[in-house]
This record gives sequence, C-alpha cells and structure tokens, in this order.
Amino acid sequence: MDKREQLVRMAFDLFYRDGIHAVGINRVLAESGIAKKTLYHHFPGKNDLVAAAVEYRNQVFVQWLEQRLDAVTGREAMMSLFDALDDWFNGRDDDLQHFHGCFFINVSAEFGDPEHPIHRLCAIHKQQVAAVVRQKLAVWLDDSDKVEALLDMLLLLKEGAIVQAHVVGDKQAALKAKGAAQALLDAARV
Amino acid sequence: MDKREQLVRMAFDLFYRDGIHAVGINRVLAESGIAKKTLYHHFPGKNDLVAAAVEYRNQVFVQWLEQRLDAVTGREAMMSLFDALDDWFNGRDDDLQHFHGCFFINVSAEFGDPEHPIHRLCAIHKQQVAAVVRQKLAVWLDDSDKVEALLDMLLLLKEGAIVQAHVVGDKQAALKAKGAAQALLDAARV
DNA sequence: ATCTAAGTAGACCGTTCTGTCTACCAAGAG
DNA sequence: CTCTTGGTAGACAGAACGGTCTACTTAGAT
Repeated sequence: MDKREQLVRMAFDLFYRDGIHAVGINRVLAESGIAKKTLYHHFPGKNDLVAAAVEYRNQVFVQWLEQRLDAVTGREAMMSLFDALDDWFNGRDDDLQHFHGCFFINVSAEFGDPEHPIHRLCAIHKQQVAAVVRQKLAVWLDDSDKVEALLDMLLLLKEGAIVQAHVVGDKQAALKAKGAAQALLDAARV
Repeated sequence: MDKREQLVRMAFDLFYRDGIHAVGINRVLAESGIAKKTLYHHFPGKNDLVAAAVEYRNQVFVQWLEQRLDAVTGREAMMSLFDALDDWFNGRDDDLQHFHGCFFINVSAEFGDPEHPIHRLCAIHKQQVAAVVRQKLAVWLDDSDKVEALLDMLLLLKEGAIVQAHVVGDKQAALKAKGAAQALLDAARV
C-alpha cells in the first residue's frame, strides 16, 4: 500500500477515536511510522489530510451500506438498514471499526461553519447515503412523493439512532428506530 | 453579574460556535475582558470551565423546553416540541442563540470516550430532556410501556432533526420530524 | 483598623502545534 | 548514466496552548 493511503487510514483511525483537533500531525506520523516530509509531499496541510480522511470514510461507509442492502429489496431493505446499524453499534461488524458515533456528525461538530469545505464534505456524505436509501425505496414504490417523505423520516430515525447510541450510550437505539420505521411504513401502507 | 458567570457564558458562546479544542483559554479571557488569574481562581483548569459551560447550557435548554411545553398538554405538547425545534433551527428564537447544532452532541464528538466526565454530562442532559418529555406523555397516557415506546421514538426524531438541520443544513428537518411524529402517534392511536 | 476575598495586568514556563528545511537514500525511466 | 520521484530522519521556526506567578488594587466583613 502506498504511503499516502497509509497516512489517510491512520489519520482516520485517530481522528475518529479522538477528534480532529485533539490529534496532531505528529501523532499521525509517529503511529504510522512515516516521515513528516512525506506527509507534506502528498498534502498541502493538515486540512487536506482531514478532507482525505473524510472522503476515505465516506467511501468505506457507502460501500458497507450498499453491501448490507444488496441482497434485499422493498420493506426488507429498510429493516436491513436498521439491522446494519444495530450490528455497527454493538461491535458485530468488522468493516466499520469500533463505534464512536458517526464520523461525519463528529467532524461537523468541529467544523461548525456550514460553508467550510470539510463541513461540506460531511453534508455530501449524508446526501450520498440518502441517495442509496432513496434508490432502494424508488425501485419499490411508484409514488415519488411518498418515496421522498418516507426517506426523510427513515433518515431522521437513522441519525437519531446514531446520536442516541453515541451520546447516551443506548445500544438498543437501532432496534428502537427499526420499530418506529415499521410503524411508519405501516402507516404509509407499504 | 459575577465574573464566574461571565466567564461561563462567554466560554459557552465561543465553544458552541467554534468547538472546545479550537477555542483557547486566552480567547475566552480576551473576549470577556477578564484576567487569567480570575479564571484560575474559579476553575482548576480548562476542563472545569468546559463542564460549567455544559451545565449552563443544560440549564438554559431545559428551561427553554419546559417553557415551550408549559401551556400545552397531550398530543399538542408533542407538536409543540417540534415547533420549538423549528423555531430554533430557523432563528426565530431568542433564548437559544443562533443554531449551530446541539451543543451536547458537539461536545460528545470532541470528548468521545463515554467514561469521560464531560461526555457523561452530555448524556445526563439528554436524560433530563427525556424526563421532561416523558412527564408530558405520562400525564396524558396511562400505559407506561406505551409512554416509554413513544418517548424513544419521539426522541429519535428529535435528535435526527437536529443532526439533519446542522450537518446537511435542512432547516425543514423539524417539520419533517413533526410529520413523522404525527404518523407515529396516529399509529399508536393516541 | 485590619484582614481576606476577588479582582487587574501581564510576564513567564514548558509543551505542543503546524509547517519548513537540510541532507541523504533508493529505484525506475529516458 | 543521469535525473526525477518518493522516501527517511530529524532539527528548526514561530505561534499558540494550558497553566503559574508576582505585584498591585479594591471592597466588605470582622
């Protein structure tokens, strides 16, 4: 693996665990065993490394989600969404590392200005996740208004579950969200 | 107002806007015009100032919420919850300052370890908010299992709305959550 | 009258931060 | 064969960090 990718992965690991501002460039270098010059050869500055870490995580997460929803369709796919979250929260998933909340929510907290490029990347990630779920809904339901309305509600439950799991430590949050999702799908008669 | 409270308020303002680790003690002092010795007279260290800011915000927020739910009961109270969020997101509220996401979610992102005292304070805040809403549900519904189930779902929607409003910038998130809440209450036949 | 608590200004300390720089090395391409 | 690319080790600079300290002031309480 090339040094650039090693740096990005190690940076993500540390940023996800301890936060962006709490992790210095020197720690990323020490833990990855890579020279400082090499880092500044690949990235103009820390912010660019942060951006690369965010994009890396985006790619990993979206791929993970697509895979988890791959084999199922319709209502079952929506249930799989929350089952996947449940596995994540409870450490039954190898792909996403130990759960420390949503990396993108965490990064948005540290880069609070919505105009900041790094905050924007987080917003884009959420939109990409939304697109994955929307596609699953769209092939199932004809009414595109209903698709959008259900999508909004399901994503609210998903974000809520992640927050509850991280802030309060409620590891059942995904299952509670799944229950709510079932009730909403029932109410929409789908 | 005594200096201690001035410090806490200014610290909260800055921490909420820019994040904890991005705001140095010296900036809090410069912007509040208070001497460093005074800060260290009232607080052993920065973390204690952070804790005080979290507790201050907790008090302000819970009071705000109680007030917004004061005049209403039953289903209407749940609707008021999301109307209040909508006002907050869209800057129609004077009590909570300009919206930069949930302070407690943001702080939890920077103090990711659930065992950390400051993370714990954030969890306690969420539990206090839950208690306010639970009380509103409890005086309305007899079945305490139903109260807990509805409470969980409504809080998921609330947290989800805050995240969507902040990360993606969806200022309609509260109204979408309100719609989902209505559907859930309908489904529960209350 | 005196003593204490709370305040001011700001120098200072050791540490850490991001980022630059020098000097050297290895391997593949023209 | 030489030259570029990507790499190593680590000193260094300048700023900012949290925190300590001295010296002085002010206002109440005893």
